[in-house]
Amino acid sequence: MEEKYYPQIVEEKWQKIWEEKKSFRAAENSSRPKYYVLEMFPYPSGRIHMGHVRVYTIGDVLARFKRMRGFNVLHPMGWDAFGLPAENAAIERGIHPAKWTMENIAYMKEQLKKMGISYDWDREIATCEPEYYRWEQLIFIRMLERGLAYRKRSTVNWCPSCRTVLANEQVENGRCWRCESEVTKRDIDGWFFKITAYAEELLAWCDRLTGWPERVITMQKNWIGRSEGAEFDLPVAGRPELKIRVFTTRPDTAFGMTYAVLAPEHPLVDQLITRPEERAEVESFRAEVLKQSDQERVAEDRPKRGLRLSARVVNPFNGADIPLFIADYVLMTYGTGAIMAVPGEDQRDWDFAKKHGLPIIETTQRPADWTGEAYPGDGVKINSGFLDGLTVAEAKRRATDWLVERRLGEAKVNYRLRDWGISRQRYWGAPIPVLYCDACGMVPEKEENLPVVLPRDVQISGKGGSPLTSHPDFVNARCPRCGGRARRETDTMDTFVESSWYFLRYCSPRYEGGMVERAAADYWMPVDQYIGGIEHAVLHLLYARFYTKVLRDLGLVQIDEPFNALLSQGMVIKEGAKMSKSKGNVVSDAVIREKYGADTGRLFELFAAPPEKDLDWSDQGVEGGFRFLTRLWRFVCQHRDALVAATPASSSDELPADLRDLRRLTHKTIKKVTDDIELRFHFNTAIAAIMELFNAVGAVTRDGSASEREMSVVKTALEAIVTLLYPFVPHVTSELWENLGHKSSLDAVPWPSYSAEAMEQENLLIVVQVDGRVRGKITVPADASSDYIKEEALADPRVKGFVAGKEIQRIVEVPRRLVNIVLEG
RNA sequence: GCCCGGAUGGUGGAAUUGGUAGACACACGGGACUUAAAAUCCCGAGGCCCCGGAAGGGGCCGUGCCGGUUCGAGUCCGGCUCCGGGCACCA
Repeated sequence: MEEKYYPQIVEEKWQKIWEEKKSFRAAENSSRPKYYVLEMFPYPSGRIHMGHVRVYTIGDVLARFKRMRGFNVLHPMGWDAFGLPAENAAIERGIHPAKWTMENIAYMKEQLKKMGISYDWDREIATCEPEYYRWEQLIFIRMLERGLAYRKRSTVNWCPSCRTVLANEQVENGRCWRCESEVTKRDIDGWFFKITAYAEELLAWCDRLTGWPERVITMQKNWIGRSEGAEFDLPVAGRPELKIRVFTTRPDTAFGMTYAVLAPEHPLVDQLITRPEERAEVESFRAEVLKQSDQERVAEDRPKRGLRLSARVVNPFNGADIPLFIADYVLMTYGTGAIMAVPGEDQRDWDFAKKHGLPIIETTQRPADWTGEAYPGDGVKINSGFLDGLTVAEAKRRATDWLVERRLGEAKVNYRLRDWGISRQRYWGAPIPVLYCDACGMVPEKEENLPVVLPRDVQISGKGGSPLTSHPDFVNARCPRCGGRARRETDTMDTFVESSWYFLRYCSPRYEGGMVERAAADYWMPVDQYIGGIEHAVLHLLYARFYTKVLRDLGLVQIDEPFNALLSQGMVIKEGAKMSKSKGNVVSDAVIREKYGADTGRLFELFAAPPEKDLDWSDQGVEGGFRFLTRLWRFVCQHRDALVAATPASSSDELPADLRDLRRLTHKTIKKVTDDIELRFHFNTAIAAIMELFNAVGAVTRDGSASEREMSVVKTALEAIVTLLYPFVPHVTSELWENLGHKSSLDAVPWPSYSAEAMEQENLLIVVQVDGRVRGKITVPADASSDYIKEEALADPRVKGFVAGKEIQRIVEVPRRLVNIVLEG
């Protein structure tokens, strides 16, 4: 054993051993319980840096820990390989997206191996392979058959920079989630997945995902945005054939309706125009509203603009004839695109009514101290006909019943969630397997013709539009139904479709009979622990949940939800900003490995903060981690012969106090580290506890002349340290373990257990408080009686000083911890 | 505006169920080793104040702010401030 710790030599050695032995291969035939741990797979964008490494390290700790705990662990890795950056690279550097992607994958795979992440590489997948996306195409066809995939013309979010459609989920503050360009609107034909059909189930299951962070659940719930209310018709005055359907969450306020509003783009607007000059007014107003981006339309404190139409409507509740407007604050994309306006109880309506001089009727009794304008709260109904005197909740029910009885409307639930637009006008994605036949119209590709392979020989110019449209061999095809001329769909699928099921493919990555081999999926799924960044709280996680439910309904899997537990890890921060290539503050993994080794890099990231918190990069912190590993190395090196020769201590009998203490601390540390990893993912405190134990070992052996008896206790402690550290720093611990004379490698060693006997305290330290302030500490035998402890506490000289001359009111005792002497007054 | 987090030494963080606040580390200071430096090892340390020649001993304050509950509050309750994140004309 080298005197000096050369991490690079050690790491290379063990990585080679793991690879040759295929130490991390997972198989379904095991008597052990399964554990599926998964980190969100990366987009192969180039190279990983220390900011990326964190999530893989966290997953690796769990994978290695669970293996030692006797689980059959599945810990796979793959590549989210389709996507825009590959195309952009192609445009910028003239390299084919496939080549660029594959080279990045090869490089990043090497990086992950060098960080010692224990993946079963036999299960590696890349989503750009036809063997992968063919199943996605098959499912697309199944979804098409069930109406879960459909085509429609719609106003979509368009990123002018990426030149493609974006799903609602991919628009952040009016900007593209990937390139941050301002998103505009466009009318376009495209493919949608009917995620709204699962809105209710997705929402209901939120409360059953107990292993998920609260904030992610909240974000998903908000995104689904369920609201309960009623829908009903407002007849147009004097036009019995025309009715305007409105949605409201407050049917109880209907008597306060003093006008109604349509979204400017509402299809009924044209029919409501009666005067010739009105058409021009409407068109100019509409044009003005629609030319604004959503960003502008939702700008803060924006005045609500509207145009009064000549048509009027009737409030069915009281027969009132009220004015009708089109206004920008009513959106076509929510509810029915039309509202009843109740300025008394809705602030937006209040603002609009004030501006247009419309009457305001209060229908809810305001609290005496109410100083606001519109009152949205609870109270007794007033000015509301048959609803008067009811509470808001009662009045909602009564008003809805009233509508239903007269066949004017119904109870209705609305969602903010929109269907998922999956069409992308890009090349580097999975082709959508449909054709357009001159005779038959839209026809899905025959299943036996799948996959529809993305052609490689394309010209990527960057001039806009998908290069597929100018690839005749791809576009021109035969109709699968009639054999006539047909044109292939040139849109590709959103890459979030691939990431919606990759975790299933890992269960049977080479299976050729379908998307997943049923038995394998039944065995491994759901993922027991999923780990990834908070940025996917809505997008990927919602899509994956939806897709899993679709696959369940198609009979492919049995599970309802894909991820049992979710850990949202924090970002790696350097110089006040997220570590990223674009910010120019990345720390290279290669530099860290050269200088300190992969183990040190891992140790630092695990020790500096708990996983869910942001982590501040600190070069000195890394240095500290390296020092710790070096100290450990040197210790084993110096005491190696004595340690190998020693017999581990099996009992505390006949040990002097300091060795009993060390043995006790050893077992307590095992317990703490086990609990910290298993129950809380608090790797930082687990590592801190191990450091404490090592410091205690150092204290026992400080004088350098350890006796045989000392060595046996030290050996137990040290072997515990090495074993407990293995999930965090697997290379150096494997090497130390071998040097401690063990034949079997550490990754096959069971996790250490702790014994109650060893943890038993013979003495207890009891804190003595007087009136809640610490005034003394006493050491008593563990089995000391309550009376004895109180007696001792009162005998403490310092305590005596505080108690002297005062009357003791009572003494509070917390067993094994403290006594509090409460004085009078 | 609404919803969810968070605020603890010079720094990252610890305190798991209301029971010794500051574990573990970083940075810092002192010492040992060295011709010297690096490395290593040892020691110290929340702030203010008091007693003592010194070693040491003691008091008060202290977990963003104000108040409350409790024998006892970083932890629970009420009211704020600031920071971070999410959603936002959603009817």
